[in-house]
Amino acid sequence: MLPPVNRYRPAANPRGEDTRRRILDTALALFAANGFDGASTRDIAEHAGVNLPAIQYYFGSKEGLYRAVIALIGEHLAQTVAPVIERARRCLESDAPPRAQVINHLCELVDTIVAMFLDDTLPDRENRYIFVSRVEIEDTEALDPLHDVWREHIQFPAAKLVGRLMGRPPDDEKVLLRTLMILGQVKIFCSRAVMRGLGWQAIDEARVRTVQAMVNEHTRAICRALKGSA
Amino acid sequence: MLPPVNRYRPAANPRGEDTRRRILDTALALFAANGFDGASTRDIAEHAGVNLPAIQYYFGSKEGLYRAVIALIGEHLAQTVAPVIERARRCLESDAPPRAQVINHLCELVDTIVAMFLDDTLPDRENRYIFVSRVEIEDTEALDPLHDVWREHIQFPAAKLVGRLMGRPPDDEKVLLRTLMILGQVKIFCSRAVMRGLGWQAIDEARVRTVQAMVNEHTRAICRALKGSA
DNA sequence: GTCTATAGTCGGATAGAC
DNA sequence: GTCTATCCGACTATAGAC
Repeated sequence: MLPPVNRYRPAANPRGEDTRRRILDTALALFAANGFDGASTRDIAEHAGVNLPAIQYYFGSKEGLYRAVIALIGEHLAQTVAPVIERARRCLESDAPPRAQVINHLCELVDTIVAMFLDDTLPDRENRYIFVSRVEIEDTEALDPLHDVWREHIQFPAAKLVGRLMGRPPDDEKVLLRTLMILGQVKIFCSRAVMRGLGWQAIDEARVRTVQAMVNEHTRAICRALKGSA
Repeated sequence: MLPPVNRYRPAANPRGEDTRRRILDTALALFAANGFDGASTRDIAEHAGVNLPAIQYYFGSKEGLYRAVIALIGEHLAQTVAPVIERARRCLESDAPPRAQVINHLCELVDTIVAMFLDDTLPDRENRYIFVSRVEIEDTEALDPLHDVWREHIQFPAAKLVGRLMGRPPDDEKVLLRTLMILGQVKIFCSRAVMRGLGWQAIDEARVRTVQAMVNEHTRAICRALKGSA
């Protein structure tokens, strides 16, 4: 078993910190492109311009490096949605918030995820979010932290909003299902295949807005239907 | 480069056919569980109760075996939706089909996909559909046939229905986007992670119906909203 | 058609000099 | 901290007996 990522951190001096960073960035790209097995430490070292043993030195092992990459992505994801879920939380705390406001918060959350997945100006955007898809497939325990972030910082806050609209607790099965389906519409945008299917090479601001508008429309349509059926 | 899968087929006699089948079934399970790199030919041979060189003998190479597995899944997928898309096609051919009928066909298609992904009585259900998720991630050319089946037999027929509802051609960007989002709600059910998130170990008929009812509700809600906005 | 034995390759990790 | 050289295990694929 490995030590937790952050404990394995030789080199506090500037020189080592730079090497460490270069390895991490390269690993993100290569793990994203080829998966854990597909990316060899030799490749990573070569592309990063460091020597092979540097990986062992800085991250203990290949798996340690992988875990470090995952932790990085998880942090970024949590940070991005933090202000949105904080606003949603405060809204739900006030008693009897108007229905329209709850729906607005759900739309805002969904919008933020779309922006996060599609904003091409963010460095490493595509590489980063490929891992969100990978969680579904590779059942390594190393990916659990990312799964946890998704559940706690996105799925659960969304379920609280949907639950309120349905008049049920957030862990109710039907609430959970509906939440997953709404998020499913959005999750497709962290996949390469979908972009290829659309013929989108690059994504400009106009396209992000188009997607956001459409996701909003769907989400509102679903929420409207919720009123009757519960 | 390898010969196409179906050309590599020694043994028409009963004994060989059985061996071939056992390898194929085992490979499906192990590739599904561990991916292409993660499943070794040694493992497959051992679990199938055959010798290592049998894989080369029947499928030419490990990749040949992988392609054979993919072809099998693609055929099953196409067969499952065939009657539904045939009915939808005939509906669209008649001039001016009622709006409600077009929506019904879209719902039927979506229902069928849900049933296909969730029906636990089908042998190898879970193993089979894991690959549908894998297409998004692994960008091996070997997975292309499965991607093609999805696009031609599911995505495109769905887009034709959505396009009719929006009064636009099926290859219009907005039509395509909307179709992808509607299918996104459903596609989440071919992932292990989602089932784990719901705490569903087994899936009985009641659960399939619950999901179908909800997907239907969402799809109809979205289609209803389509009328105004186009 | 089925099998044993083995060739040939590659990848992760380490030893130890500087 | 960085590097060269090397070990060792695992893998795919093949040769050739039966």
